[in-house]
Amino acid sequence: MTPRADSLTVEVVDLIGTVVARYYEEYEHAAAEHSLTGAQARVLRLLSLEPLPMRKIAQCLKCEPSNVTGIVDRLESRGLVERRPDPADRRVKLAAPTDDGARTAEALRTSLDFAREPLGRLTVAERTLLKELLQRMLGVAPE
Amino acid sequence: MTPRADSLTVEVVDLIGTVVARYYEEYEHAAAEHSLTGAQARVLRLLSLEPLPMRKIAQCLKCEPSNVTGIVDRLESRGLVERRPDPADRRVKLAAPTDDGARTAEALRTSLDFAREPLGRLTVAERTLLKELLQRMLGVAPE
DNA sequence: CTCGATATTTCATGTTGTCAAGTAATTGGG
DNA sequence: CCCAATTACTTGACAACATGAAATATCGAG
Repeated sequence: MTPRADSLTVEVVDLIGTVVARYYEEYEHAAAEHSLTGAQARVLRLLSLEPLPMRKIAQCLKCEPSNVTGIVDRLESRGLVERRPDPADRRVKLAAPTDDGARTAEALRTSLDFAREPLGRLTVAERTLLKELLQRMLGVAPE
Repeated sequence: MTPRADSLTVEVVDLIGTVVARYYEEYEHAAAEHSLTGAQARVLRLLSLEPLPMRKIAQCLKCEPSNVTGIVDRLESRGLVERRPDPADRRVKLAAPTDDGARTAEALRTSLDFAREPLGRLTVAERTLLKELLQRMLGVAPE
């Protein structure tokens, strides 16, 4: 039986809602500083980890592939991303960051200070505790 | 000196990112079940707590007032919200949920189980701890 | 080779968001 | 009282994001 609407759970949910709102806001702000929208920043970040086919990007973003076409179009027209053929399957186009895109992704990552500022209020022990609690909450294997 | 990119902080940030993604996804899903968009659900929820002038809604959503006009238009055309004059200031329009809107808001609140399910993995003691850590992180007075 | 499935794009459409301009009502200084 | 500045809201133009349906090209199995 999952916890009902007890006041403790409601309070925690509310706090998580606040965290979510603040995270989103700061993410959009950081993206805007590099003249990117949130969606563009998320795709660029994804591709900076590894070039991906369009279809895979859509899966990561949980949206329709046709939507990704437009986002990558805009990133490509700004020279941050390029489409490459997939040698193994000519239907597939791999989106990969250009050098400029990789630099932008790195700058974006660095400027995501939203995380450091609020976490700075916690001691190392507290951060460790928070990490463990979030892992358990998300059902992630601690190791 | 706020913590730098030490691996602990990076891990916690990553976990928070996961929480944010899951929260958003489930919020949109719950809204969609009531044929609402996320933005419409957020406004309806706000108004279910208290009728608000358009300007105030924009402040809560951190967007331009002109944007709120459209969102409230759509909610109004579906009979979930109505605009009332403010007796104290004839420039102001108060947006308030209709009976139908209030019922929808309540149903929406109930179906937001995203919070209960993951929190169910934590004991009461852990939830209390998580609450306190989030409060400290957000700089919220614990009481 | 042919047929069904897959990857991507294009198009139509709707929602969300911004900004600039316009209307209506309030407020405060002279 | 009166006028000017301010405030609240709406409108219109435009861009990004999102979906769904249809078109194109390629793949893979039989």
